[in-house]
Amino acid sequence: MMEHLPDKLPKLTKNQNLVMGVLSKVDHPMSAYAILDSLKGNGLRAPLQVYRALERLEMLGLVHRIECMNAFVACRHDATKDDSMVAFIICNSCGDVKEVSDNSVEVGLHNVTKKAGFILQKPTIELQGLCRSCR
Amino acid sequence: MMEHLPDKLPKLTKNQNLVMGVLSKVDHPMSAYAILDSLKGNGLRAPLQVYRALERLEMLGLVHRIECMNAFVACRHDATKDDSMVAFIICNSCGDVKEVSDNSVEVGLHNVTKKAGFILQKPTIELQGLCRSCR
DNA sequence: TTATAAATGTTATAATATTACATTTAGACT
DNA sequence: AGTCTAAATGTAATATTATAACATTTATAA
Repeated sequence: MMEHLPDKLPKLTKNQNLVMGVLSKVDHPMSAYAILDSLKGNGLRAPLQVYRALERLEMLGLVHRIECMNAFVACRHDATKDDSMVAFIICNSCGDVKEVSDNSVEVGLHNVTKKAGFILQKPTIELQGLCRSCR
Repeated sequence: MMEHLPDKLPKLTKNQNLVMGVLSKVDHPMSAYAILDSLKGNGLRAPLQVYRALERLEMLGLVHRIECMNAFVACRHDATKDDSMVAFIICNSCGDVKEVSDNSVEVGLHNVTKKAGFILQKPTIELQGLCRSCR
């Protein structure tokens, strides 16, 4: 709806697949350098190789960057089918990160941007606090 | 309401005042190092001096960190009177950054966090796109 | 005034991200 | 197949952002 993702995913390249593979296997965000470390055995040597793959994967909606952590996480919903806005709930205690999506948030942001005459391209919504088990 | 700010502001220290002074004079976010540069003439020498002041000013609600820019901006509303949630509208074309606040956003986030049984401590809402003049 | 917490000053270093440039690969089109 | 082009890759160097560790000074309040 607002992030103009491609309708169909193009085939991923070698490095894109490697990076996607790493992020898919874990349920938490990883730094670019942590991804690089875990791919040293696969021939990756330089940060840029990871950053470039991440950039592309983010454009495809397969990966999200968590700004407040300088880290990256695999998208957990089918971006080609459901292009709704995404927020992240980040537990300051256990470090758990969950992707959530709620229509009323979308409505709220629509109000705010409309009021300002603003065209929204990339929303960043990161909610830090205490998750159900930690509070 | 959710960011537990102090009711009354304590007196700022020397470095806190210097940093606050710089951020107050401009209307855009500045990196910690840009702040440092502009305070070299005032005796500041090390990044840490700026980062420490920023950390405190952020706790006091006088400064906000813009995560997607790794930069800091002076708060534009009276944080001791109006503790409502804050979002930032960031123009990708002209670089303009505006602080906005809207009750319906707050409602939306309340819904999302309630649904997840989550206690919100620090929301980060950064909306990148095109401002009225650039679109 | 003395105990204590906060703030400061300084050096070194860690962590994150990008620039620049050469080369290779994949797709689209004769 | 050959040719063109855009995208992706490989590599080294460097820029930018942030923190650790430690010594010292200042402000606050008991």
